Amino acid sequence: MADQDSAFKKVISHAKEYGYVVQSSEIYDGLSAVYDYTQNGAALKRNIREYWWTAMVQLNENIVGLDAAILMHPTTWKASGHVDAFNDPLIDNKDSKKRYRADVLVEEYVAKLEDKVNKEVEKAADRFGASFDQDQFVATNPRVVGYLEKSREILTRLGKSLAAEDLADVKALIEELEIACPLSGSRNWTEVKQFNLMFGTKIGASADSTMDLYLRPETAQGIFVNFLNVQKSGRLKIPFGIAQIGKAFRNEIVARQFIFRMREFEQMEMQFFIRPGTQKEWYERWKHLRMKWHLSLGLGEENYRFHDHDKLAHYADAAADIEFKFPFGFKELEGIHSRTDFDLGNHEKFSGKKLQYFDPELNESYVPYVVETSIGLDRMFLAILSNAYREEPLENGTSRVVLRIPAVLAPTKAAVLPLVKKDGLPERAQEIIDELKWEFAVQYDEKDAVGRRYRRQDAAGTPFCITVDHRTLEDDTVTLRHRDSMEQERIQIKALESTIHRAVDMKYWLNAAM
RNA sequence: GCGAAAAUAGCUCAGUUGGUAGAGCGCCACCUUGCCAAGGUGGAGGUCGCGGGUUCGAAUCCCGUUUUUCGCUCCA
Repeated sequence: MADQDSAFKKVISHAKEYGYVVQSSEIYDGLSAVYDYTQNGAALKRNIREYWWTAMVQLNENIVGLDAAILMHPTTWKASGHVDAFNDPLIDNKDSKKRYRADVLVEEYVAKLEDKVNKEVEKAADRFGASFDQDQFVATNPRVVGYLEKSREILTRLGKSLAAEDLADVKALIEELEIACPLSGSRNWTEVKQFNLMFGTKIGASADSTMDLYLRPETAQGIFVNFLNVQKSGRLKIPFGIAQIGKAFRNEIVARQFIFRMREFEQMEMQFFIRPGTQKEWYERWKHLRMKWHLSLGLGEENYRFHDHDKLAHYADAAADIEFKFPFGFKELEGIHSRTDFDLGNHEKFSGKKLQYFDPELNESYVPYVVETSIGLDRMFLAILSNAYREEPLENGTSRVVLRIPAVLAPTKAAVLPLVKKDGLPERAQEIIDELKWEFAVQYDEKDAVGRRYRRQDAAGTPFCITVDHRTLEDDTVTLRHRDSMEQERIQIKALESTIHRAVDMKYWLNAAM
């Protein structure tokens, strides 16, 4: 475990030192669980995005793209269930360190009062036998009347406090009722806090015309509300998919583990619309296809596994995660969910608009079912980065740090290095760069001994180094040095483009996923 | 959010009972070497996370705060 921690820490500091990821607003002490991608990170992220988009949209005739706004009409989040499910008044017990929903604690207390009523009723029923009139007993017995009245009072007050968001009164109520932690019996409570996992904001410039909005907590709803716009304008026939890449925001209570769980993050989602009843088969198919996509990058089959959900979210009838072996263990990387007609159905209800598809084969209209694939771009980034980081012992007794990022995703594809910075070698190197830069992200470096420059490129994850020496000036050949094997070969300058292309072209990588 | 630990140069870390802030690597310039890092010379870079307090004097002791890590918790 300690090894895991230190390995993870090395990845994090390497990410900072080599221009991949830094904490947001670092000069102001940082902002918790928000990170910025610096030059190499921005490039890697962009390459991952493209790898996904190509696999989804470009290579599938029946999947199209979408770019919906982050801000959406607030009713969207009522329909999606987020307003209810993401909004809880929580309270912590300081002694047992357990967290409870404050309203549930009070409701449980009321339930106990009702138990007492039932017990009184049972006792009385035993005592009076056949002549017992339960309604009359409940209405007249002083003890029972007292319990019931108290229950009503408590629930009324709780309801009012919650509606007015008067959390101090909820706390006061818990204290007055002397509610104790069910585990420890302690009554040492923190303040009640409203945990709204959605970020709120406002639209409208003047105070009296504002409208409360949320930053979207998932990108999927932008797809659902546009379902008919896209289907009709694209003349799409079921089954078809809509794919989207975009930012989402969650005000996580605990956001940890570097970029694994962030407050602002990026999702790559595809919602696949299907005929009701076929969800099982499509769900299995997409599980299979998504796993193939992951495996195409060659991070190692042993680092992936499926995790099927037993406890399902409010919208799903089947759900599985693709988990990846991060430095801190197997964790969710991507979710595949059979969402049924929950989302479209609810949007129909809340908007009053029909969100149905006329199926010419069946000659009938229906609300399509949906199978979703949803992957966290930042998690994918972390999977690649942490998997790529290696400290390798070498034959000569030294060691090197290398980022074995799949070449197709590497931020820089090749570095061009003049063996010495004189005799016209830098100029020749620059000519090669001017040629290659139209095709690939390339870099120039002339500082320090060439061996050291190789190591520097290894640590940054660059798959190729091209070295220009005196012989280059005579016969137009260069040394091509490979990051992973450290092997070198002498090749013609005019062969560079095709050789590198063969190694970094998505076609060769993605073919394995199709 | 609770509990514990931590924060000193770009990175990894020293820093004695409280007495002028250090190393290695990295970075920059020049020289040298030239196909797998760590030659020479010179240089830049830190009000020791931030704010208070105690003290003649605080990186060091105390309080608060921010951020990070771990555990609990939560997770669509």
